Amino acid sequence: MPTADPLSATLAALAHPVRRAILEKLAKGEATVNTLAEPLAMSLPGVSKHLKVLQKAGLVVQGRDAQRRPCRLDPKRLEDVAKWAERFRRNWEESFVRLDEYLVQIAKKEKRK
Amino acid sequence: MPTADPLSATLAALAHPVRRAILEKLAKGEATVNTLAEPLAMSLPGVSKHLKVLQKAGLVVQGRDAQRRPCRLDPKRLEDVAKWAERFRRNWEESFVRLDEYLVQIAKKEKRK
DNA sequence: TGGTTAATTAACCAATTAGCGAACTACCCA
DNA sequence: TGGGTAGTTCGCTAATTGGTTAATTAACCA
Repeated sequence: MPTADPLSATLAALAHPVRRAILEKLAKGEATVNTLAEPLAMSLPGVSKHLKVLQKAGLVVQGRDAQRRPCRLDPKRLEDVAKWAERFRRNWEESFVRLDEYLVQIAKKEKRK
Repeated sequence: MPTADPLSATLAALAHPVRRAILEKLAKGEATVNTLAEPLAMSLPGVSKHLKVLQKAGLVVQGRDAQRRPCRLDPKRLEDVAKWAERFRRNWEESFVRLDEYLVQIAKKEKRK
């Protein structure tokens, strides 16, 4: 994470299957760190680290309940990703429209000859 | 990229501002490596490396035209990302619906008392 | 053939990531 | 007070990333 801009941090956080698995589980509701770690074939400190990455990216917030640190999802950054992808797709399609128009023009010119 | 599953590779590739800048430029049409490098405040080999990452992720394909290697976008993997995000959002919203229903039930029970 | 252009590969470096076990902190309970 | 539970932090590794410059490949042109 060179510049640590939020979108890059979010995408980097999403680019790991374990972290996506954590998010998918959290999509079904709050969970403690142990609960999240259970199905994950990984040490607890490992999960803790992944959670920290997710928190820094703003994808997860962690509360307090005695010894427990219940985690839950924060959807804002995910929406940012969706928005970026959507904007991107739109730009890309626009450029295809332009290419289309261009090709149609060329075809017309050729026809006139 | 530990497991190198396609979605992880795609997200990792997107998680760098320079690579996203390259993609945005390619969304406007084909471009050579030099053209892509020009506005980027980076050495040519650096850009070449980023392009390799994008190719391995399947986001970019590179052709041949004499010495030039014209790059263009391949949208399939981006669609995969959009699909994942969409599915995720849907799951997440569903779980909120369930929570809602649950809370409504609780409220009804309380009322009956 | 020799020079120029376009791009990649090689070799290197500093920083980061992902994982581990061991140690530590914080809280509850008896 | 002491023991158990829930998590985090602390070194420590090995591998990867992101960048550089120098060298190399590949194609065109005169």
